[in-house]
This record gives sequence, structure tokens and C-alpha cells, in this order.
Amino acid sequence: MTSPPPKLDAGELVEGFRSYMRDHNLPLTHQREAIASALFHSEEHLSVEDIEAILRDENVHVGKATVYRTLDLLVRAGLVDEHDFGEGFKRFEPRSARSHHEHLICLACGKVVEFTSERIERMKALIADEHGFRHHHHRLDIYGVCSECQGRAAVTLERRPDKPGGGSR
Amino acid sequence: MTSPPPKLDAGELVEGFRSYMRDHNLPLTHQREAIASALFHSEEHLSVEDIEAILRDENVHVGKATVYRTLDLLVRAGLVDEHDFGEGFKRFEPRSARSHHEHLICLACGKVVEFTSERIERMKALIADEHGFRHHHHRLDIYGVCSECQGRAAVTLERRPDKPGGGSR
DNA sequence: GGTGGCTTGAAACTCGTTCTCAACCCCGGT
DNA sequence: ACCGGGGTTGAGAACGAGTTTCAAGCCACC
Repeated sequence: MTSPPPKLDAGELVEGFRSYMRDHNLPLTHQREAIASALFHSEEHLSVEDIEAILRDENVHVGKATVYRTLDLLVRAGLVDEHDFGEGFKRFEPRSARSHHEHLICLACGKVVEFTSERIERMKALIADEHGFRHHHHRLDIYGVCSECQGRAAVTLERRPDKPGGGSR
Repeated sequence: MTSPPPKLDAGELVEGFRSYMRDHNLPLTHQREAIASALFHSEEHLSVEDIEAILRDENVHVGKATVYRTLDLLVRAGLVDEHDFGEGFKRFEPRSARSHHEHLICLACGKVVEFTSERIERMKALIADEHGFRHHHHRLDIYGVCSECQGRAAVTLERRPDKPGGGSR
């Protein structure tokens, strides 16, 4: 959906995956490599469906159970982050070298923009502390309409996760 | 799960619901009143299952389709907020007179604590602006372990929504 | 090359949520 | 009070993301 920006360290991630597998005595199958590679070479926040489509385009057939299983593996390996933008399904994103980031989601076109904020990082720790919580992780998603979509006349906000008016799945 | 704090303006909300129905020429059925009342008189973030249990205890039988439909109605009426804490199902909360608030979720016991932060309110607008987004709404959930659960020895973080290691549904 | 154990894929299954449709109820008019 | 029509209800079927099952297959080490 967004223009394809410079790839980040896909190679590194693939290498990290290989060594994780080796270290854990897990076989590195073709399927696993294909899935990991598809995800690592993408800048998007991919859904399982997206991943299946990419593999299909590459004429690699992988059952969906395997896709789910491998994504689980990647998440547990710490190489991929799992997100729920309230669409009714999950999205996955390679964990880059970049620090933790938040998301801006366009309600009109679905585009996801990432950003970081030192201040928010500090604040969340403070707030957890204030309430006696030991902070584990957090999630900040800001939903709005991106500049491009604001241009288009009378944008109807179809996808409105976690808010009034949200449609069906 | 939490101790029952002073009820907020349940009566007001029920009244608001009645006038919304009247204004929109929608029939006010027993089922709808029962569902709205159950939700408005609760301080918790209720799941559909929770609501069904409350109604069952009151010996009011309501089909689950109706529960979902009525919740939809309440959300559209702006009287109820819908939340997704990554548990695989939604939770509903009466929209109190209080301003928008964020959530602190205990990964061990599931307790949800609400808080507000002027600074975060301002920051989210600023950030949206910076990226050319017209801000619509946002969601900030902080996951951690509450003070009570920190006491219990070796708490295993079973429910880890939106993060590595998250279990099944 | 053989072999043991983990992985795979298809299909069945789970579970939250939505849809379908005939029976039913609310409510304004009488 | 009674009617009538349009929205509502409930049971169950349907749906869709995600998980489980299990026999067949592949990886890696010998």
C-alpha cells in the first residue's frame, strides 16, 4: 500500500533465523525459509493472507497451517512482531534493528506509518509505576486519515476498529 | 475481578439509551433494556459471555444474536465503548461522563485499570499532525503485572496479547 | 543410504461473531 | 382494548481466523 522504501536488514534477519534454528536444533525446511524470507523482504505489515499470496506468486506451495506455525516460531524467536489492528486478524512485521515503535493507521486506505517517541516510552513506564504495575509491553495505535486520503472527497471511514460504528469483519 | 467501586451514572446512561431509541424510532424491547442495564450497572469491561452470564443469573433469556445486535446499537449510539485487548474476543464498557481513558491490563489476572493522561492526549494529536494524519481516535494499552500478582510467586505470563509467546485463543 | 524424530498438509475442528428467516412483539393509530 | 405492519427475536446455520489431528514426508546426523 505504501511505496516500497529501502529494504532494511532482510539478510541479517534471514541469517538470524538460520542460526536460531541451528541453535535450537530445529530443521530448516524449504517452507520455513520461504515464509521467513517473504516476511523479511517486505516493508509492510503482512497478514497471513498476504504471505500466502506472496508464496503463491513465487509458485511455492505452503499449507496455511505451516504458515501459522512458522509465524509462531518467528515470533517466539524474537525476529517478528505480531500486531492486531482490530481488523479481525493479525499482521506480522519483521523486527528491525530499530527500537520499539508505535503505529499510525489510516482508516481510509489502511496504510500503516510507524513512529517512535522517547517521551511516550518514558511516560508509559511512569504510568505503569504509578499504578503499581510492572511494565511488560504496551501498544499505542493512532487511527486517523492520512494526507492523501484527506484529499479524496468525502472519505467514508469504513474500517473503524475498536470504535463506534465499526462494521462487521 | 476488581472490587466493585461506586457505580457511575448508570441511571443517566439508561435514560440516554431510552431517549436515543425514542429519537430514532426504535422499539425498546425487554431484551434491549436488560442488556443495556446489565452493562450500565457494571464497572467491568464485560465480554459477551459475561453479559450472557449476568442475564442468565437474572433469569432473563436473551439469544446471543440479540446480545451482539444490541451491543452494536449501544456502540453506535455512543453509549458504550468497544475494546479489544487481544484476547480473541471483544469487551464492552459503558461510556461514562469521564473523558477518554487508557487501559492498564494485568497479564496475570486480567484486571483492567483505567487511567487518563492529559499529556498523552496532547501528544497523540501532535504526532498525528506531524505525519499529516487527521486524528480520529487512538488506543493505548499498557500490559504488565499488577501489584497483587507481583506478590504471587513465579507468575507465569500466560496471556500475552500482541506479543511474542502469546498462547492460543 | 538408512533411520528417528520433527515437520508438513489437508481436512476437521474451535470459537467468536454474523446471517437467515419464520415467529413474535412493540407501538401508533383506531 | 384491538389491529396491523414493520422492526426484533432466537435457533441454528454460516462464516472466517486460527488451531489441531494424523498419516505421509523430509531433515539431519550416523
